[in-house]
Amino acid sequence: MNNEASRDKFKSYLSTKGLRVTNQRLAIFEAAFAQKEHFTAEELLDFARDIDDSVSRATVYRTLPIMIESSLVREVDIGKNLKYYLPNTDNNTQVAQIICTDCDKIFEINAPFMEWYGNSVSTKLGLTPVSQRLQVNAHCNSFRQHGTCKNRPH
Amino acid sequence: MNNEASRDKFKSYLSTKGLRVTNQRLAIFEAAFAQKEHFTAEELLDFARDIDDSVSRATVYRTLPIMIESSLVREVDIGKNLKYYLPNTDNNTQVAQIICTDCDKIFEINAPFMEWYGNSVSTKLGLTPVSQRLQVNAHCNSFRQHGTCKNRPH
DNA sequence: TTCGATGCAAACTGTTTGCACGGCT
DNA sequence: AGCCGTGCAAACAGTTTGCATCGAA
Repeated sequence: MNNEASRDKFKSYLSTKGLRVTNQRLAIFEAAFAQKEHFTAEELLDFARDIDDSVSRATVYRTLPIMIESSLVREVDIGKNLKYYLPNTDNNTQVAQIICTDCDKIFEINAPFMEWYGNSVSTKLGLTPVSQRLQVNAHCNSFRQHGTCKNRPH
Repeated sequence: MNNEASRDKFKSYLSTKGLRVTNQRLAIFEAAFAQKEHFTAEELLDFARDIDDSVSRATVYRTLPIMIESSLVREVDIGKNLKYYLPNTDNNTQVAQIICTDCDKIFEINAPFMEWYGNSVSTKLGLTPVSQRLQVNAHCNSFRQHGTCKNRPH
């Protein structure tokens, strides 16, 4: 799904929910979808303000749940009291995150094999799986060998 | 490993690190190991104060990392801006968490095959896995059928 | 015109820290 | 005696919220 399709999806999601299509919401959307890497709420505020400097922090925090609810953005919690976000270009929910503990970079890779696992484990407990995530904390090999991480800090 | 063995391990860990065995630290340890379910830092403070009412919030927060570092307690982050803790009676680090989104209860189950996932996924990226967690968000069947969750809220 | 959306700043939650006092070793 | 550990309260970070105003439909 490209950006224009995503933008349309966002607008129609807003309309369907009786929410208004405002410049601020659009600026936040554009800012999010211009990102190639994970970003924080605060970073999103900065990016959005580059597009429309009237965007406030509150609106960013009020818009993020809308974009998450509409599956346009995914939320990634790596256990750091700080949430990361990522535009959800494909609609994939079976994703594993590998976090480099040296540079904090988050890699994502498809993990379709995860699905059967979640199902088998949940049904044992009388639960219906909704989503699942595999998170791996790992050391960067280049860091251990050369004392530096080839990936820039987040 | 039973509680006495764990207590010994805690005491010797403190000694080895040149840390002091104080009443407050012991009270916090006892409080943690009396729990059968996951608990929060705030709950641990209450429990510890029942044992020694001189325990302060600061000491709880300063003791938790020690217990985690010594593998006596595991930290569980379910993406709720709130961390849960659990006495680590067996020494198992390959655990999957299944979180009921209706009642917030956390189930844990062994997932020994997780290790393979983490390895296969990390090596593709030139990383060496350190730790990993699999988290499944699921709906409680009884909630969906009867409008109530048989498990009490956390 | 109407009522949802916004910006601002204050409130809030969980956690961390500076400081002077207290108590292990 | 020395110095680590402690309680207290203030600080802190990220996020949420109340309120008066703004603006999309």
